Amino acid sequence: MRERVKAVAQELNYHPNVNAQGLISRRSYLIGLTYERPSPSYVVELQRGALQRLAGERYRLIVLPFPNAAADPDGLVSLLRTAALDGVVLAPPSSDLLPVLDALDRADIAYARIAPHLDLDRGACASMDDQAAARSLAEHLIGLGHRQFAVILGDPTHYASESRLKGYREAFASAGIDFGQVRVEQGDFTYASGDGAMRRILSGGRRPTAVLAQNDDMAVAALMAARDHGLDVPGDISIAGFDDSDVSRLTWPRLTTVRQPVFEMAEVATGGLLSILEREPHAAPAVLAHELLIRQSTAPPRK
Amino acid sequence: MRERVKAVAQELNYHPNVNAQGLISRRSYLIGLTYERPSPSYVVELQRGALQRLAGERYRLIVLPFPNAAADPDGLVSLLRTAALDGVVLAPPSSDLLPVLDALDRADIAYARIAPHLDLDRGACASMDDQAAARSLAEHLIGLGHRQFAVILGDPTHYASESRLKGYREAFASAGIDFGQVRVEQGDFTYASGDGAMRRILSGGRRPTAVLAQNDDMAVAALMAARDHGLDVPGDISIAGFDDSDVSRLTWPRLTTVRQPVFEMAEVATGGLLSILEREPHAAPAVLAHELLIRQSTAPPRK
DNA sequence: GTGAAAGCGCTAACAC
DNA sequence: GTGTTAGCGCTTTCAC
Repeated sequence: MRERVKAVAQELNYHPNVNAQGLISRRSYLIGLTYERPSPSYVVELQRGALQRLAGERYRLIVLPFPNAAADPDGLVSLLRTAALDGVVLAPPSSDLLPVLDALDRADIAYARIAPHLDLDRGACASMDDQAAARSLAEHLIGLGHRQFAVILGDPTHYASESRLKGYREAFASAGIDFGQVRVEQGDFTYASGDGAMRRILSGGRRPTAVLAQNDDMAVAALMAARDHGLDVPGDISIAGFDDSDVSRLTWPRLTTVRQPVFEMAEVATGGLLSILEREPHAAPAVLAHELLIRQSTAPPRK
Repeated sequence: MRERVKAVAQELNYHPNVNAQGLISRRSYLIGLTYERPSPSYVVELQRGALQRLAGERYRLIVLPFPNAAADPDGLVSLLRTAALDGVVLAPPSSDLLPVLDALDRADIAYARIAPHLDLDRGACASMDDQAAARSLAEHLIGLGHRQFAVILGDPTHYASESRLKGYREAFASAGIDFGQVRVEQGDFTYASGDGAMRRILSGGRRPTAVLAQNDDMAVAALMAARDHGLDVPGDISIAGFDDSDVSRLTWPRLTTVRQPVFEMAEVATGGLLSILEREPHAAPAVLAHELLIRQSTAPPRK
């Protein structure tokens, strides 16, 4: 009997009405993904990871870019609420916005957090060790013989910026390099900000032999700015990035960087979210492996 | 009275249940976006355009990457059906898959098509003139004095590959260049395929002075392969791409290319889809403007 | 095993 | 204006 009904349903091209199902189950089977990162490859990796985990599940993915969540947490929350989501995957920096998490708790929307730094017991978490990754990058440059450094910082609303800076400082301290001598310029993870920061670095004061940019977009900007300034990379100046974004492989020289496990973090975080939604016990915060990628943009300083 | 109810609703943080609303209106207020393009910047532009148009509307965007729609149109359709969409925006090459359009018609799912080449009266359409854009690129190189060409083709399941090739051929014909002498290599729009194609071009036969790659990813690959081969770009060989993707601005030299109005096409197509859904009369197929971007990867051939 | 009925949260149509 | 009611398509429960 079941079989016959199914057969006829198939024939009539019947599909159950999701709204009616949702009305009873009090579920929308909709999962959101919020991000504000400008970098396309980061965004796409995030989506790929989430979709990978969602493949074969009933849940569908809604993309919710939101420009400046730190400045307008309420705006984000109301976006999330009106979207009628069962759960949401929060990418940095929203993953560390406590007002957002509070509102989500109140609205009974489950959440997973990518690369959070605060309150790791809230929601499903997947992250990497930014500090250790940054340290290994700085140690690599120190190992090559560099002593004059410049640092281009990322968006200060991302805790990752702080963690990465800590990592650099640890490496500097171990090598006896005075952080007071390190040229530090503020950026915000965009290409334009990296370009501006590098131009400031090159326009005044003693020129560093190595630049640590907190992401690849800014590192590539620094690379282009150095070249426009007539410098050879890595001959005159070494430049390292962070992310292993697509562009880091497409520049010349190819960028030394750290591979962030963005895809994996998104996949694991989404899996954790599903566990919460299905009321299964979910795992402790996952820390996923990064990878130091030494390519051609870093070399020993010229004597 | 209305005011008082609204005030209390606000206070109680009331949000209407989307499922219940959808049950009556027979709408899910969900719009899908399908694509299979590997290039992150293309995908993100597509999403940005669609989201831009959807901002302030009730509709939400579901992303539906589907790897090989040409080989499995039924798979795509069943994905679309189970997602309970009101409508879908089809990016190439799905926008030209007639079996998919037929199935969508049958399932009563509205659709908009980005850069279609077939049956332009079906669905809402937004496109650009690939052929004219390709022709202007080839004319630019011919104008610089090039006569020995190589072409790296894109994915043959995309009609755009064909249109762009037609544009090149028109320019060649006008300049009296025998197409039989043009080296043509097959690619599929990926970086890896561009790399392979360029290595084949450089490994045998007479070396061309200019290479026309059908997208930027392949052009960048060609650039890198040329450099690995010890060639100076544009001194020894000129290379042009297609797309104005992010990477085209980040390479050295920066790529000569054509800006595809991807964002605008997505925005306009999504607008057309909304018109169909709201049963408003919708506009004729829109052809949006492209732009020739002459940068540093093309120069006159060496004497 | 099969069938009938209630109700999920909302909207639209109607009566007052 | 204000209140009542039917019903959207499904699942779950309970009766047979």
